[in-house]
Amino acid sequence: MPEEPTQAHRFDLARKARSTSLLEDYVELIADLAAATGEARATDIAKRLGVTHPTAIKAIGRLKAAGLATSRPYRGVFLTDAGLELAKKTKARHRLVVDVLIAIGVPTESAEADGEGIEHHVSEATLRAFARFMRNRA
Amino acid sequence: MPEEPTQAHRFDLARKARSTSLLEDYVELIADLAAATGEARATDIAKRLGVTHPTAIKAIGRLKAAGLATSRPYRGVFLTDAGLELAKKTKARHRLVVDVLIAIGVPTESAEADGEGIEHHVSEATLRAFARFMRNRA
DNA sequence: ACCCTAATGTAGCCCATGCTACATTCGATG
DNA sequence: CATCGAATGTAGCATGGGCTACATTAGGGT
Ligand SMILES: [Mn+2]
Ligand SMILES: [Mn+2]
Ligand SMILES: [Mn+2]
Ligand SMILES: [Mn+2]
Repeated sequence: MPEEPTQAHRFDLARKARSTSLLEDYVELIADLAAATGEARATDIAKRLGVTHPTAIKAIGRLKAAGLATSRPYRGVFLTDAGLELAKKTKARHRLVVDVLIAIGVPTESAEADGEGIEHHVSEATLRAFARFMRNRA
Repeated sequence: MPEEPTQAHRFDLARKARSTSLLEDYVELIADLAAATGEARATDIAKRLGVTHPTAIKAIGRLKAAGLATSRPYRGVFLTDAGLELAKKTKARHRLVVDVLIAIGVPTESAEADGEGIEHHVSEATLRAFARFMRNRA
């Protein structure tokens, strides 16, 4: 499958990105909580995301199925190596996306809010261009 | 409900944007097909989106339920005034988003591909900043 | 030690968004 | 004008991602 620049192909990429965006947000958040408070509890994850705890627990189940996290009954959630890797990438991308938006002139809160969704649709190539843009500006 | 800049609120906005992105893509595409070929047929919509026709037909049903389109058995799909309005807004936003990406230095095909997902997360405030950015550049 | 509260887990529901398989209808062409 | 292929529609299934309601467990304070 070489890259086929058809509209259908682009929509397909957008659909894939949409389906992974939740997992990305979860691992990023879990890494943040682990770094800040030492552990990531389901309730805190749910609170931060603004969802109920069963929703968070179900999503954590999907994380585990995807090999991104582990957890045992009544204990916190822990990222696997793959999960940590993804969290690191996702966090760096998040930062760069928000920084670019702000550099362009987007109000801070809009940049933070929109960036939360935009980040998941930023490909490697686009990310490289963003980095270049930030480097080459006055 | 004034805007509350909590992380939960931002995630909520991102979830809402994700849930409307499909409808936006459909109305935009239907408007394109109507303009280009005079009518928007379910099969052509499905082909362009890269989904099967039952998927497209079901989505068209949701468009109708949302008051964005009309259709009668074995005839094409037509946008309502609300649908046309949304299509216009969406198309303009799509263009501006891709243009900004390209202006920043993102390769054309990446801008087109990523823009297909990014556009749905660009708020009014961010869009205004994008317009300003394009206006004020060398 | 006990008990109460908060955290966790489970069950069961809903809707969106995808699919395959099959049924129906339209319309172009012989 | 009969037929056949393409378009349309329907049925039924799966998964993701949200919810409420209820059950269970862990652990800190008395
Ligand atoms: Mn996000
Ligand atoms: Mn993020
Ligand atoms: Mn799109
Ligand atoms: Mn678009």
